[in-house]
Amino acid sequence: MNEPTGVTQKRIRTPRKGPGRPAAGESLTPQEVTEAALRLILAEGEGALTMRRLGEVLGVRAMALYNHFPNKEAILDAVASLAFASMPVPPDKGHWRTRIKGLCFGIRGMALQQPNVFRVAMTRRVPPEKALPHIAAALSAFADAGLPPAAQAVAYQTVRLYVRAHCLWEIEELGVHRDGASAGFTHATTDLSKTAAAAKMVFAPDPDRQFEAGLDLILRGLQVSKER
Amino acid sequence: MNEPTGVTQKRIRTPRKGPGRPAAGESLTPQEVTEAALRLILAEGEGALTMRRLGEVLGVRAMALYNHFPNKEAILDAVASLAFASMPVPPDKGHWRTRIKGLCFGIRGMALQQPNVFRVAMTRRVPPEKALPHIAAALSAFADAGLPPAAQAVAYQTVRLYVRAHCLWEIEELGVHRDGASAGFTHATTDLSKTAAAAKMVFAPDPDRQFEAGLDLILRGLQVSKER
DNA sequence: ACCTGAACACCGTTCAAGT
DNA sequence: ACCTGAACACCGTTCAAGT
Repeated sequence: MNEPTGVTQKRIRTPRKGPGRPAAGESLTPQEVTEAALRLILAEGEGALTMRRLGEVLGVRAMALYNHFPNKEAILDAVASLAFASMPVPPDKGHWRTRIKGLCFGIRGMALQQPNVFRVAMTRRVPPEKALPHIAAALSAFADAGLPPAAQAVAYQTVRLYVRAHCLWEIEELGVHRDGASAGFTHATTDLSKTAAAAKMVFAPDPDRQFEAGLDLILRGLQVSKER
Repeated sequence: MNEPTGVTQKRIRTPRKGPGRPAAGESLTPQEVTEAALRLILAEGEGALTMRRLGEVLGVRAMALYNHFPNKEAILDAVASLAFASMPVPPDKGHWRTRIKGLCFGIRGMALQQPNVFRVAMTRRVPPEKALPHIAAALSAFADAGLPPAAQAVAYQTVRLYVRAHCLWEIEELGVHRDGASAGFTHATTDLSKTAAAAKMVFAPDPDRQFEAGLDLILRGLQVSKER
């Protein structure tokens, strides 16, 4: 799992002395650094991102990176912002419910496709305006659902927190509950008499089913407020 | 923030040669190691837990710890399990709704009181049977609410994921939105015409209010299923 | 302005040695 | 069985030096 992969090709920094940009175009840019860091994380996870390794990918010594970022933290923040910007935002068309669900499923799609990048994006503190397209889309849908402003804000936060937690849980726990799942359950000394069937499902969860069912549960609560 | 605190007193390992336990009682136990690690994290955060530092607290060299744990990961897992065990589980009395809310507020209370420990407990993968008391209490309440088993399981997972995400968000973001909050909002080029009031709340959230309102939103959805 | 080499102060962990 | 000392292979980062 730690073997070198194709992503690590040490692109020797070409002097590219063409008459492009005077001399500033020749050196590293923050964008290049950020994108290289994202590719590294995408392929091998956050643990693979070290200053020396990132420098190697860019054909430069580790210390050169400090000309463009104050420290490693700042690079990770930039990666998180970049990842955030790449999250899909479905169009503002259709029923509010399908718009919200489309938004959530799009985010989960990215989580499942790029778990390492998603983890970084969700784990780090990103300037709130980076999420503005998502916020606007969600609030607009909740407004169309007939919710007053305060309820819109609560609905957004609740759905956002749920989606984030579900996705992190799913990509972290993936493939863990293979068979050891029922062990804790059968040994249970706690009283589960009334709830044995439900407990079995809790110990062997179906992420696909849970994601949508949990989302529907939350949205159902909104429907109630709306109808009042 | 990294200054030495009172917790770090280097307790010189007393030979305690009394007629207590034969000779096994003289050496370190996994419990001692785990508890010392928890105290260190409680006071100074996960970043302060290094093998050398932990050894110092226990009056021993770092390498001695490897006689009781295979590696640092295992120590952190033990801390997470210990923290999990210390989470409050309210009695199975009263209306299902107040029981669920009591459970959730108890967890949030620990998150706010011991954020560093809570973060470790929530971040690491803990054997599911460690949460069994909480699972049993929650499922029992949802059963009393009249939910069928599948809905009990979904309700549990949804509430669990929401509470976890809210608490991690709250302890991470605490004190961040002091004034820079409205900046991203006022600069917004995205269309927020219909949702300006809600957006303002999103950018300056009230954690207390959000926690309970989000929880109520989810539980309201349950009420609907029940009444069907 | 941008990059390099050497060095510093750390890590977790291995290993051989002590009792 | 349990602990120690020295060492290894890493980290992020500082600093003086090169161009």
